[in-house]
Amino acid sequence: MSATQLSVKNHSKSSEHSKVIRLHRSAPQAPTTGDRDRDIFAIARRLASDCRLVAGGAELFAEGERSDNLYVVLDGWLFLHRILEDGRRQILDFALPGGVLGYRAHADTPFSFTVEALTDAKVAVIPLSRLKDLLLRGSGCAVALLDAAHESLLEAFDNLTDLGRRTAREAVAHFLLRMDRRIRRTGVRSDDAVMPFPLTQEHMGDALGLTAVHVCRTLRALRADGLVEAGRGRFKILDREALAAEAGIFLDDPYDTRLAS
Amino acid sequence: MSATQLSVKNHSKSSEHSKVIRLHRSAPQAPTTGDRDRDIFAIARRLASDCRLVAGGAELFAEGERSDNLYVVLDGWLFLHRILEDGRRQILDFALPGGVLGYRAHADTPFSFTVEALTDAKVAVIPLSRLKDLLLRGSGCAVALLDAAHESLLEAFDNLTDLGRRTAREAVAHFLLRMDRRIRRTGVRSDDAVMPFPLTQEHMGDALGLTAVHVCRTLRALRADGLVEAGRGRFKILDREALAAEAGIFLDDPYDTRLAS
DNA sequence: CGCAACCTTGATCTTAATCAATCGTAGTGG
DNA sequence: CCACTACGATTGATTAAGATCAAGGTTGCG
Repeated sequence: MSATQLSVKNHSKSSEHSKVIRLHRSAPQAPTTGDRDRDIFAIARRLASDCRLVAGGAELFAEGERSDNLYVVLDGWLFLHRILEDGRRQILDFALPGGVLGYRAHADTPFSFTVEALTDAKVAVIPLSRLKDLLLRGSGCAVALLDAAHESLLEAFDNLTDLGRRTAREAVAHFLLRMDRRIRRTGVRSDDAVMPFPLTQEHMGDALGLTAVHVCRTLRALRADGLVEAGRGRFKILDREALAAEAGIFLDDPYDTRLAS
Repeated sequence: MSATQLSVKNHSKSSEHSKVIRLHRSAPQAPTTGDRDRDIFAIARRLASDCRLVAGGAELFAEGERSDNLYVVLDGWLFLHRILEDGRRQILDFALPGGVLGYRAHADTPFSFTVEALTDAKVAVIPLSRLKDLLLRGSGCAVALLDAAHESLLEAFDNLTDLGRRTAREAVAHFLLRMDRRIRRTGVRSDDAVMPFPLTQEHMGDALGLTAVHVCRTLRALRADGLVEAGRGRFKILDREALAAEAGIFLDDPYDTRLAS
């Protein structure tokens, strides 16, 4: 009996349809410029066998599954998570366009986490075998993937610090700063307006090791203090300096410059 | 003023001496067999400019520092951590022989965490520039590094789950299983005897987001239930099955086979 | 022998979880 | 167009897991 079947909360609400379409040459557009080989979108375009559309709420792949593929997010938001037997869920990371998902040393190693789409999403499907060929032959591709992997690792380290050693208020503040930065980095700009933010408070809670109820109270407090605007799938940081101070970091600290911009 | 200077607890107790010695050809021995290119020790041997000895308690590098190097652990234990302004410490991961530390996309990006040696340790020093050359030319090296990066990521994900969604008892049980597996994997075997385990309860607490006091109580309980023997730099799992059950995983679950071995 | 780390244990306090409604809003179908 | 439904956000009351504070107790080493 699988862990998922035993789960108490059912986190996969919506219909599980996800389409696979053959790629016509040039299907995924390159959202940003790049040094050809070093650009993850260029690599995806070159190596992809398919392009897959995943409806919001549907799974790209699930813990325990095996597959010969790895994926590059072209569009949309997804999240990585694990669900314990009794239904507790830990969100491990969020994936935005440019994110690389599902790398494994061997194709027969099962995935150790589930990836679910937060919004309708589009991902390039890359056969591991094809990738390994390219890596052995050598190209900037190795560097791009290594960079992506380490970016994920740093994100995980930030998350670890939030979970282990920050209070709910500090963690939520830090989380919002991180998400804000990632959104702006992907170039999904919406200027100085509030930005699309498809997470529910339950998603935030499951990412930060809190309950949705407590996230709600924490956000209310941050809102009351005039630090953020939040609600209904959008949020806006009103006072970045002050929010960073709440998170316990200093934006101008030469030692922690990562969230500065 | 750096974060480290403001820290309340000083975690770097011992003398900070760390020696750099020129490598004579063949200095680091290869602890395990490998497919030349794919073996991280072989790569370290080939690319290392130096071999550095770090005394237990000394730092290999610190958050905020810049360096052109990345490191491969040849011998000993180290740990990655961050310290918040008020002294709270989060341990991000432990590094055993074969571990890769300090990769960054650009040599001018400062380290975002500190690495301190837990025991006297020996690390190969690899210039990032030399590595990038090799990656562009292509070799199994890329695959080995990518695999190492993803292993770290999975370790971080496990840690994340412990911190966010497991109780102290579950987290400690899971942590011990993971460390046990990693120790056995590195081949630092000591047969069926108790194995060397240089972590203090404070290290465990800082890795799991708990206080040392609570780790102590939790270990006492696990000991009382006959699941582990622990103390004084050693520990032994007495009942792997039962400990896994405490951790909320099933060793024979096809979906979670990672700790079975 | 005598620190200095670590580990233990007890008492008390806090943060966040849990339990339990209520409300608002966006769909949905009649 | 409007009741109906469902999911998400809110708010309050209570509980519990783990933190904090405060002593001792061990072990090992100079």
